[in-house]
Amino acid sequence: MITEYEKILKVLSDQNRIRIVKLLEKQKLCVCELAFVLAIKQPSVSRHLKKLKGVGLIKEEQDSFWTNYVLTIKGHKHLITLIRTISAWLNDDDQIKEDLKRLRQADRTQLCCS
Amino acid sequence: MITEYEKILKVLSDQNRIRIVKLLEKQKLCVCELAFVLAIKQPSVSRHLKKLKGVGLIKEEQDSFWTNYVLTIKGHKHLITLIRTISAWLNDDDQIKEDLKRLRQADRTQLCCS
DNA sequence: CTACTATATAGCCATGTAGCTATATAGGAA
DNA sequence: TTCCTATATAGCTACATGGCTATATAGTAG
Repeated sequence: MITEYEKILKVLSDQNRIRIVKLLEKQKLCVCELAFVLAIKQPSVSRHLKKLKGVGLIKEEQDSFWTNYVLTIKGHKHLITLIRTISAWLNDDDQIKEDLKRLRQADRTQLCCS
Repeated sequence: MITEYEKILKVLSDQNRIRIVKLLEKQKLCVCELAFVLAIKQPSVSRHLKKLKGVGLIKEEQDSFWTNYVLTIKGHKHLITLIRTISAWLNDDDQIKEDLKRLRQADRTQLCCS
């Protein structure tokens, strides 16, 4: 129990991963879109997504060419409360707000093939 | 804001540190008592305490020979909610329960001077 | 099938951290 | 002052992690 707690908190204690969570809260996204918004390379995004998936926070959905990542808050009640708290905490954060703005410019048909 | 968030979560995403928090929730404790319960060396405890203090979760109180560490949940409301959630999450954890049991055997006048 | 493209993985490097031992510091007792 | 003891710090080692580039994989289109 405390081991699972530790694992989950380690996953959540990274700026880029929590930015991903906040973006996926808005809508499902593919790897390239996330890489564009976060301004990091695609393999780095893939690794972050793998960790988020490892603790059951997201899942993937194939959409022809793209793999969409989707939030799945399906853990026990403490985990759900935790995520809600964190989400509310960061709602007013400048970086997060900028990410959401930048997300509107993201067009997967343009971004990918890098 | 997201930077502070990251810093706090990194501090909280360590088993031994969260065990310390749960112990201090019960009562104020000195370094030796914590070292005894956690079964790690005193300098390691000191460093954990420094990190917890660095994010404002605990403070120290001099008590003649000993330095007591005390919980000070004095952050903003999201942080307080976070700590409460984590605390509730781990209430039923075996390790935590064992720590509290072991705490009852801790006598600072016997433990220190190691 | 082949060609193409989105994503995953491998491997490298730099950095951070948790444990430890040894030692320094600080504050109480005499 | 000197002695003593609780705690802090320095410095070490081993390990984890996050970024990157290069390459492998998988799934779609033709």
